[in-house]
Amino acid sequence: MTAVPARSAATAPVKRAAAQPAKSDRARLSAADWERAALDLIAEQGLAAVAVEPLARRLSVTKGSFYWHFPSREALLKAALERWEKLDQETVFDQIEAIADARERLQQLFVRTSRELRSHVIYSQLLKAMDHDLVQPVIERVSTRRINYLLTGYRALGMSRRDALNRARLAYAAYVGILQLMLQQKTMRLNAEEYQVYVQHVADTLIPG
Amino acid sequence: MTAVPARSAATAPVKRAAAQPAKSDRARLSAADWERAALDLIAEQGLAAVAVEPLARRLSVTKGSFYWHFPSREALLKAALERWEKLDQETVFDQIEAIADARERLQQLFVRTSRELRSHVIYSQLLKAMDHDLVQPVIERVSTRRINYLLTGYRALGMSRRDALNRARLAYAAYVGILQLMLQQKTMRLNAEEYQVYVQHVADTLIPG
DNA sequence: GCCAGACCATACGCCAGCGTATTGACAACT
DNA sequence: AGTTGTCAATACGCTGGCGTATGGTCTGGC
Repeated sequence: MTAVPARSAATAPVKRAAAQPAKSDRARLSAADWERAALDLIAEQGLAAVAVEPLARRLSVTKGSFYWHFPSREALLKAALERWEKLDQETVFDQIEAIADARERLQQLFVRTSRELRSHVIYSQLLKAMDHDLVQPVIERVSTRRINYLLTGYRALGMSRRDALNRARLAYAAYVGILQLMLQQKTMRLNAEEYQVYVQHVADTLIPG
Repeated sequence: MTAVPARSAATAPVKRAAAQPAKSDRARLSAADWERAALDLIAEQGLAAVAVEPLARRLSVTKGSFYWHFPSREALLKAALERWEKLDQETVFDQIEAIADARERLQQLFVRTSRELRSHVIYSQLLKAMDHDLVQPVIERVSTRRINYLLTGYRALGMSRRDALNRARLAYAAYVGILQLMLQQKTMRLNAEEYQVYVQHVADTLIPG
C-alpha cells in the first residue's frame, strides 16, 4: 500500500494543540515538526546536515516515521524552505516595515543581525548552499526583496536612482558579509558592545546625513 | 611520437619541468598536480566536491594513483590549502602592497574582486566551508591579515583607531558579501561596467576624503 | 468493542565515497 | 640485464545515507 500521505490539514482528525506540541516526550510527530527540525538543523549545521536518518535520531524516531510524512528528502527541504520564507517575511520584514522613519528603518536592518536571530542564521546557511536547486530560487527572491527594500529606503532619503541602487548593494553586501564573518567561527567574534559600536559606525557611514 | 618530449635531462629525484606539465595526455602525475586539481574543484564546486574518485576521473586516472601520492583525502586538502594560502599571499596581496598611495591601494582591493580572479573564488568557497577543521585556521589567518591590512590603510588616512577598525570591518564585510552575492548564481549578475560603477561607489563611500 | 487510519519500527537493497591490498608497467641507474 | 623506485589499475571491504516493503501499535469514532 503506497498510500500518499494526506498532508492537508483538512482530513486530520487530531487537531493537536495549535501552539508548539510542547517538549512532548511521547507525542507523535506531524509534518510541521519535521520541517521545524530541519530548519533547526540548517541553522546549526547547514543544509547538507539535513539527512533523513540523523534527523530521525534527533527526533527519537526512525525514518519509518519520516517516509510517512514525506515522499523524499527533497520534499522535506522544499516544505522547510517554504516555511522559512514565509516566516522570514513575517518576523524580520514586516516588523521593520512598521518603522516609519527611513533612516531608523535602515539602521534596524543591521541592528537585528546578531546571531541570536534564527532567521538570519538560516539565511546565511542557505546562502552558502545556493548551488542547490531548491535553495537558489528561495534566497533569490528573499535577497531581491531585501535589496529593493533598501533601494526604496535610500531613494526616500533623496538619493539618485543610480546611487541608491549601488548603496543598497553595498549595504546588503555588508550585511551578508558580516553575517558570514560573525556567525561562522571566531574571526569576528564581537561582543554585544563592540557590535553595537560597529553597527553605529555602519549606520553613520552608509546612511547619508 | 609526440613532439616536444617533456622528459629533459633530469637527475635522481626527477624534478619534472618547472612549468606546468602541459595538458599532457600521457604524463605521470605529481602530488602538486593533485593539489592544483583540488583547488580547481574547490573553485568550481566547493570543498565538498573534492572527493578522491571524482578527482581521479577528472585527471583520467584511478584512485590507485591518488593513494600513492597522499595517505588520505584529508592530506590532500591540507596540502592544497597550504598551497593556496601561499599563492594567495603572493598573487593578491604582495601585488597590492606594491601600490604606494593608501587611497588607491584600498580601492584596488575591491577592483580585483571580479570573478575572473581565481584566488578570490577559492576564498569565497572556503569561507562557505569554514566549519571544516582544516579550513577554519587557514581562512582565519587570511581574513585577519587582510582586515589588519585594511586597518593600517585607514589609519594611514588619518582615522582614529576605533573608527579605522570598524571601517576595516565594514569594508571587509562588503568585500565578502559582494563575493558571495556575485559569484554564486545570478542575484547580482553585474556586467563589467555596472561593476565598475559599483566599485567606484564603494570607494567613494568607504574611503574618507 | 472493534475497525480504520495515523504513526512508527525493522529489515532490506542500492549507491557513492573512503581506504587497503595486490599486482602491473615503465623509467632510470648499476 | 637486472634491480629498484615511481606511478597506476583492479578488486575488495566498509560506512552512511536514500528509499522501499511490510508489519506493528495506538487512537478516535461508530
